Amino acid sequence: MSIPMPGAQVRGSKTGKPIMALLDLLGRTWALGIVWQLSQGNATFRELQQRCEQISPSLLNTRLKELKMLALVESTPSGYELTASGRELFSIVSPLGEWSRHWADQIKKDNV
Amino acid sequence: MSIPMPGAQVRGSKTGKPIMALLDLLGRTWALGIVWQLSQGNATFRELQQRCEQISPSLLNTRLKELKMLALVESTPSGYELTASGRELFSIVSPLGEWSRHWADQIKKDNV
DNA sequence: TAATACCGCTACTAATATTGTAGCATCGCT
DNA sequence: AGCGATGCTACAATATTAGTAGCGGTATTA
Repeated sequence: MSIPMPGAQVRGSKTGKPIMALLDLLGRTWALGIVWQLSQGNATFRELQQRCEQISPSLLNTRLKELKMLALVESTPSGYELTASGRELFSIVSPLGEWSRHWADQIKKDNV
Repeated sequence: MSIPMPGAQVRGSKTGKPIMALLDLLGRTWALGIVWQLSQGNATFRELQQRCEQISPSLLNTRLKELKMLALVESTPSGYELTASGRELFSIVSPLGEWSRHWADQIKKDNV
């Protein structure tokens, strides 16, 4: 799958708008999950694999390549870590953690 | 694909944590895109298809079913619209629009 | 120096998801 | 009755993800 570079055509959008590239990227399995896990601390490849509940190494590596290319993650001698941009992205989406719990309660109520 | 109900096992996670269900949902093609488009105003099925740049009707329908089941979207006589929860979700992710433009600039600079 | 134990990562197949096209059933209008 | 639009389904082709095995490298220990 090609990397959703802002400015280029991406899956589902020909406009080249950055938001569409971002939505394409985040709409790939485990992309946000990886960012989420790395926000909890740097990790080596195998550590990250475990935190992501045994994601397959082929997919993990594919996603890491994309995230590195898009400057959200970088690999250092001590493992993978979020870049400044990656941390910004996380800070935007992090409220989802708490919101998702309210949302879950709401759905439970609805189904009673 | 089964619907990522909070509390149940979802793709990539057995813990049942709401955030994992949410990340599974948002990690499906077009899920966030549909929410994004509906935030710009209600739309009928075919209007929505057009706004999403010709997403296939089968996928659109699949996603809409999931989003309805998870109480983020509802269908009304005048078309599809976000629920209160759907609007909350959008309000959390909406800063991504502006952030993605800065991010795109950053990537451009890096590649010079 | 050889055995052991990790590491990052690749290769490959099977399973699953998405795309793309055609078209059905239903509705309101003339 | 005939037309055009709608929501949506069916199905085959294609693309993505999951799952498993294991290679080549480095550090550690015996």
